Amino acid sequence: MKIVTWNVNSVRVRLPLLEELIKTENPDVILLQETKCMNDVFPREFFESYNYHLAIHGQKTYNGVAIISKYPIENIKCNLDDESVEARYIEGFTNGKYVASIYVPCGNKSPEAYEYKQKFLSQVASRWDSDDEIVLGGDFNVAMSDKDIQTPEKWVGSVLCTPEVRSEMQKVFDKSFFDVHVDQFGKNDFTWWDYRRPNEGLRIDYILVKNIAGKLETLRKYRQMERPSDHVPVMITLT
DNA sequence: ATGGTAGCCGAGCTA
Repeated sequence: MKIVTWNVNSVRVRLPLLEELIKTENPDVILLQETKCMNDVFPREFFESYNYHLAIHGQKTYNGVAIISKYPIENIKCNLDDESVEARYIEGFTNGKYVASIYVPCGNKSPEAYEYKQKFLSQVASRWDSDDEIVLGGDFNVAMSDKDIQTPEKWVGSVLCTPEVRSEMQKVFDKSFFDVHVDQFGKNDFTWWDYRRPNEGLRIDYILVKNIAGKLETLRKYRQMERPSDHVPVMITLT
């Protein structure tokens, strides 16, 4: 079973690259972030033509998350609390596993946004106490270690790597979620570049697993293609 | 020290 997470920065613009991903990797599950469209204009037919089921949670212009699966998706839940106005979280049960597509707020636009980021991360941590097989994929907007930053000296004080957000993210790991990447690479393998800073990669996209093992890959070629996202897909092949 | 790009949508916000 292959599961991909990808912040596509507009699902409609990224359809050619998604088609390449589906044709070459044929993933069982695709977790999308920043789909940037309402549900009624989501390119549902495109995915259905490849025999996928969909669970989508859209928003106009910003955010938006989705679960795309070869298997039926049950127990679909959107948002981590009833007050959420931003579409940043969707979970479901598919092929015997719980999966979630998560887009953690960046938190750099205001002090309130930064507070919200920390609250959001703490809600992710407290969501999962069960002993089920769980895969959390998404853009967590946190670089846990300076090894996850190509030029750490240029990112000192950034909301992507403060002690506070690293501490909140650690609370997710403390719920028995395992960062497969650290074990298998342990060195630079970045997932996001600001379009304006192409030589300053960070690893802020994660696949976190609980009671599951697998082999992880960062699909770097999707950054070299026409009209790339600012993130590359991250894929796990379960073992 | 600043601004640099991309996507939303059709100016300015978010990242």
